[in-house]
Amino acid sequence: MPTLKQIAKDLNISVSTVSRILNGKGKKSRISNATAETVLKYAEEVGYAPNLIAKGLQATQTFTLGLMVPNIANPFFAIMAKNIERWASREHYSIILVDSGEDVEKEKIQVKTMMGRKVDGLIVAPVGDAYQHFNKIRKQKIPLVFVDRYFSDSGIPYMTSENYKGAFNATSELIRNGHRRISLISGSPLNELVQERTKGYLDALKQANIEVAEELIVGTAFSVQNGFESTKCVLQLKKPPTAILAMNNLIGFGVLKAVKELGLTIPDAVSLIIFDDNPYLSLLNPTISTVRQNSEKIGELAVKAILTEIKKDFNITSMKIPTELIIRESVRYISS
Amino acid sequence: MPTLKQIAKDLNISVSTVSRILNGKGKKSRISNATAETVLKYAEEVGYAPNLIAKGLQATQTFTLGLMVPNIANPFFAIMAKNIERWASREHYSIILVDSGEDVEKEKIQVKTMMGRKVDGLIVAPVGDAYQHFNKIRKQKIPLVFVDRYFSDSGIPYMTSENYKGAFNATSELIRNGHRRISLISGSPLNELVQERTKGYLDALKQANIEVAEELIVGTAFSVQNGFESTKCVLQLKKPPTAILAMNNLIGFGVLKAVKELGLTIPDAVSLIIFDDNPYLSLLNPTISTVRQNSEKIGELAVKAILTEIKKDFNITSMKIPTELIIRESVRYISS
DNA sequence: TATGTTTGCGCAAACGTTTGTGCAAAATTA
DNA sequence: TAATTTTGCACAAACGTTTGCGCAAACATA
Repeated sequence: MPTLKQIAKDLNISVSTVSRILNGKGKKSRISNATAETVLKYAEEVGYAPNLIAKGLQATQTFTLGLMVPNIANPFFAIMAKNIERWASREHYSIILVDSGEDVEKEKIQVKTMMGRKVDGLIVAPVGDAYQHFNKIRKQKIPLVFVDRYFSDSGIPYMTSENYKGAFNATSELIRNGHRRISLISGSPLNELVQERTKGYLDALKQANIEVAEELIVGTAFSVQNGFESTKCVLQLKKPPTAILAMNNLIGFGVLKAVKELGLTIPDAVSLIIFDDNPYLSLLNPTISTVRQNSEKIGELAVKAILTEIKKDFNITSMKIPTELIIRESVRYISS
Repeated sequence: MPTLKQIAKDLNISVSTVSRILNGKGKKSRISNATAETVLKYAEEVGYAPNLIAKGLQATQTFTLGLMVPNIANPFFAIMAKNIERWASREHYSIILVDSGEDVEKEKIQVKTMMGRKVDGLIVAPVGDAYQHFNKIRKQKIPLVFVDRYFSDSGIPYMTSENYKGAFNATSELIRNGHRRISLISGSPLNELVQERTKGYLDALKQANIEVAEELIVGTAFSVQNGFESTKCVLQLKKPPTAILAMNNLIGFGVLKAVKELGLTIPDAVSLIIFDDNPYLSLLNPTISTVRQNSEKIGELAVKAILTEIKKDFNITSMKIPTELIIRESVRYISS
């Protein structure tokens, strides 16, 4: 409610003087201690808080960061968001959150909104297979970084996991345990992230001289439902897989649900590794082996990169953050 | 990048005309179709997007809603946030997200920031035991609603679960199964939410003529660690409880972890009901009975209430959303 | 006393919008 | 043709900041 103008009026001095004092530029502008104190005291008294909207207009800097994720209810993104907010707020930045709901159209619309809101930077886990709508952002020199999913040929920097290695190691672990029919339940193949994980899976098979069985590579979405249905399909094949690699946590949950519903047990009927860890997975019986992603770190690095680009006009360099193969009890050794 | 001013200059007409046309007020202001079309076409061409900061300053309305939660990584709040964003974005509102991290000081600071950002409304799950810092918000007539946690004597409206009933029903279910030593593992007693759930627990005991055992009411925080440690304590009592009621999902997870680490099994060694459901709980062995809260609904109602207060200057009325007791396999019948 | 320097602060523009008001030109009417 | 109405648009203020510049008063120096 109280504005600079109001304070100035009440105290019978000019707006500029009040502004300078409240911004600690009193000395520099040779404002007398007497006036400074009066203003400071009065501002405190009426509880003055600067209008950040006006400030933003004036400074063409809003201390605002956009964050767009496909699904904030997915713990992977929620944890990332938490860390992003944490590091941003330390530097007095606020987060504008958008949940694109895996919907490219909403993503496109909200990109425009973000531009309209003049965010100082944008962190996005893009959905779909197109990134053209992000070009405007870059054209306007707004710092932008992808997290988790990315398009390397877009030239837009990204922070993601070592997807290839993670999938490769997980698959290798299954192979090491004697599995040769390993099903990959995948997300939408539109994104490079998926392609990389798939490649890791394929290369591990290749290295072990295992022929690829096309019917074992299934799935089209990062969703519980996809995991559920794909698992049912694949387990009812004439020659079902002896192991499954689930490409993310939602798919993994779907797998678990399907296996339970089919009355099967892990790892006797089928072995399982899930990409992306979850606390509950170490509570299950058996506990589930996973590829743990460091989503905290991804979030932290993303903000820090954005903030340094804002301050120093540095270019962000993409990074792949190591994953960790957590071996629990969901993989059975089988002799070939 | 392109502004009204720029467009006006390029087209050699005045800013006001451009503004009116782009806001669909061309007819009303008797702007000729010719000019209107030129402007519309040109605006499209250069990809004009209004500067919402400038708009916000002018209109003293930012189409922005603040959302403060104690922990966005907690699925309860994440799901709520998802729904809040969904309903808000449909009405062209953006969400400014703050994760207070259960820290009152951060909450206080961020309340100020929200005011500075001139949010049109504020949705908060408050932490701590004080609400005085929210009074400024109300004084400035900014619509405010609490979610989940609340202070009824503050006069600030809230959307929460039927906490009393939920706890009462859960406790009664345990009693119905023959339990008389039921431990309540609680969160910080500073909030009315906790008090209500505790009251539900106590009243259920009372109704069954069971004497309250003080040593069975433990815990001081909504955290995994608290659930974990409290469970260990309580299960090592000389006369341990035969059942546990965990006051939220994080505590519940801690309980499960502790029980597992102690090498005990549910429900043989101890029965369990958790306040707040989680998909994984129906995957565990045994599956865990819960009090399901409708966090989607809470979020939805909160935004809708805020939005109608913004538009119609209606006062929000507090609501308690029903919970559902989901009976699974974690409660054993014992004969007294 | 005249000149120069420092001190203390105000003026005004600018950021991008919206909107009430006013004014000229064109069209209509008498 | 003159008076009146309608059409089409521009001017300017306002929202709350920040900041370059300038001006007056006070003080110091010569």
